[in-house]
Parts: sequence; C-alpha cells; structure tokens
Amino acid sequence: MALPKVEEDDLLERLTGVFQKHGFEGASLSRISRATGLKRASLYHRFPGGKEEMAQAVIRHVHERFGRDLLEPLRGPDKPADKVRLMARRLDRFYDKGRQSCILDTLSLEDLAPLRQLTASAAHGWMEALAEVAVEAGASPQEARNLSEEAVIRVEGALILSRATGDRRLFEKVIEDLPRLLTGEDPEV
Amino acid sequence: MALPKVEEDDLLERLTGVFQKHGFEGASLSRISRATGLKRASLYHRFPGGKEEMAQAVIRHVHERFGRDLLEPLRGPDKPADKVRLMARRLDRFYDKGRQSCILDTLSLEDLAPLRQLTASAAHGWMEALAEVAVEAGASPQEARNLSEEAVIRVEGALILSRATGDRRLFEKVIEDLPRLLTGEDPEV
DNA sequence: GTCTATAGCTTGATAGAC
DNA sequence: GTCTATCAAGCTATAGAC
Repeated sequence: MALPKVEEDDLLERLTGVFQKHGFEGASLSRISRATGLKRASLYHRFPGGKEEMAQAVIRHVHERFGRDLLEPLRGPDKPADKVRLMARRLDRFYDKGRQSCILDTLSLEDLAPLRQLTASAAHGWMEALAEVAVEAGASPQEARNLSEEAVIRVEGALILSRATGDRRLFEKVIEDLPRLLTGEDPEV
Repeated sequence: MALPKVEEDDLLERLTGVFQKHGFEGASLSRISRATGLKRASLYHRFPGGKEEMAQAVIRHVHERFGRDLLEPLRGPDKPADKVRLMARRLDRFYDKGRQSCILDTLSLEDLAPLRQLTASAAHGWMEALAEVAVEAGASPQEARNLSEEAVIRVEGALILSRATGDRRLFEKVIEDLPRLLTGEDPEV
C-alpha cells in the first residue's frame, strides 16, 4: 500500500496484458519486465511468490475491474435490455472486438490449483450476474441459469474461434445477440 | 515414409497429447521427448523445422483424424439426427468428457502464421460439415451456416469454461444439446 | 534412424549494493 | 523500492558417432 493506487493499477494492467497475450508459460519474466519497465528483482520485491503470484494478482485485478465496469451496472435501475446492451458494448471493448484473449482461457491451461480457484470464481461471478438480469427480464431462475451459462459459453467460444480463424465476425455476432439471448429483446444498437 | 503408418500415427498421437495439454510454449522438447520416447536429436531428424513443424504436423494429424472419425460419417446415408447423435458421442470421447483441451485453442495462442492457417482450415472444415448436415435436416443454407457456427462456438466455449471452472457438466450439456440444435430433433440418447 | 554430447541462449529466482 | 550481477536449471537446436 506504499504506492499510489494509479501506479499499482497501471502495473497490474501491464501485467494483465502479458498474461492475456501469452498465457502462463509464455509470460516470461523478460516479457513481463519489458512490459512493466521493472527489472526482475523489482518484480520479485512486489510479488515474492514469483510468476504464480503475479498471475493470481492479474486474475484478481481483472475480476475486480470486470465486476466494476461490466457487471455492477447490471444491478442498476435501468431496463434489463438496456443494461445488457451496455454490458455488450463494454464487452466488445473489453476484448477489443475479439482481438484479445480471455484470461479464463489463457490462465487456466496450466494446471495450478490456486489459479484454477480464481478463474472458477470469476466465471461463476459473471454467470450469476447475468442470471440475475435474466430473471429481472422475466426468466425463471432455472431458465436464467441456463441462459447465463449459454451467454458466457458463447463469448468464450467466439473468442477461441476468432483467434483460431482470424475472423472476428463471429465474435461480433455473438456480442450483438447477447441482449436478445438474455432478455428476449432485440439489440436496437 | 520409411516408417510403418502405425508407428508414425502413434508418434503423432503422443505429440498431440503434449501440445493439447500444454500449448505451444508449454510443450517443451523435454516433455515431448519424454512423451514420445525419442531423444531430441531423433525428433529433429523427423521434424527438421523443430517445434513449429511438430505443431503443424499435430494440427494436420488431428484434422485428418477428426475428419475421418467425426465428420465423414456425417455424410453417410443415415438420418441427420442419427448422424449428429453419433458425432456427439464421438465428440464426447474425443475431448474425454471435457477433460481435454482443443488444439484450436492451445495452438492458436502463439501468433504463428503457419499454425493460424492450419487452425483456421480445421475450424472451417468442421463448420462446413455441420452446415451440410443441417441443410440435410431442413435448414436453409443461411440458417445452416448460423447453426454450424453456433455449434462449434458452444463446444469450444464449453471446453474453456469446463477447464476454467473444473466443472465438466457444462460441456456434457452442450454435447447433449447438439442434435436438437443442428437438426431440431431431441437427443434420445 | 537413433543416439550422446554439447553449444549458446533464456528461464525463474536470489544476493546484496544503493 | 529499484537496481546490477549472478546462479543453476531449463530451453531450442546442432554435430557427429554408430
């Protein structure tokens, strides 16, 4: 807590970029050092647990930012369809129109229990928030659960396919379809 | 072509396992050597292009096996719903009920053009085969395209979520729902 | 076609100066 | 809190014997 929050956040953003782009194994300390401007020893001063602690911090950071910017608004007073439309726009931005990978993907390949626990928690938080807004839009709790799972599955699948094919149109389609899927209303972008 | 096809296939299967489990960066020559029983120099004798050539061979191999075992039957004379049910069962086996990752995921993170081209081709082949059977089941060409994209997106997304959460039920649900999605008929497992 | 041996570099991590 | 310097271990890749 010695550092101002902005600098701490900036560091975590840069760290996130590396793990997002290269995954756990590909996120070498050289790359991390270059991206953050901090030398190896400085990184270990801040993250005594090394790479694994950095990866944990990244998931926590993304979880927090995602919750604040994309999920919290879903609990506001606006119409469900409007709230989902807003989230869809921010999702599009969050993943840079499908160019960025999701850390639920890139940080879950390596079989590390502490990371798995954090990705699981993040995924569940996302689905729960979507289920709540689906209920608000008229779905039964069971339907809402299914719809929220479906929504997250589609986003993650579209990201993989966009990356594997180099064609980001699939991602855009999935994003545009989210309001209809979750609330039954048309996008009306 | 000096080796019998079985041994060549066995080698490729073991190679596939390593790249599937650890991704491109995580698939070190040590791991590959251990998994295949071949020393470094022997691997380079068979794959002069090193790791990247091995990864290419893996995608080609999986593409071929996937096409032969899962997609080719879709073009047979049986009822569309029956053919999709068969594919769904084999998909479930192919990904070991959601325990295995897809190489479209694990081999597309590293930004290598030759690999990207192969993953793209494999993904498109899969979607085309699904679209054909959807048309056969009564969908319009445009509908069929959408349904086939939706199906592949769901499978890939479910694999990611299963891995990130450690809960494979989502994958099973997606697999079971494929016949209904693509042909409009109930699973009747 | 497989091996041992090795080159040369990069990795994750640490010690200690400032 | 950041740095330089360093470590042992790992990495990809190659040379050359059999």
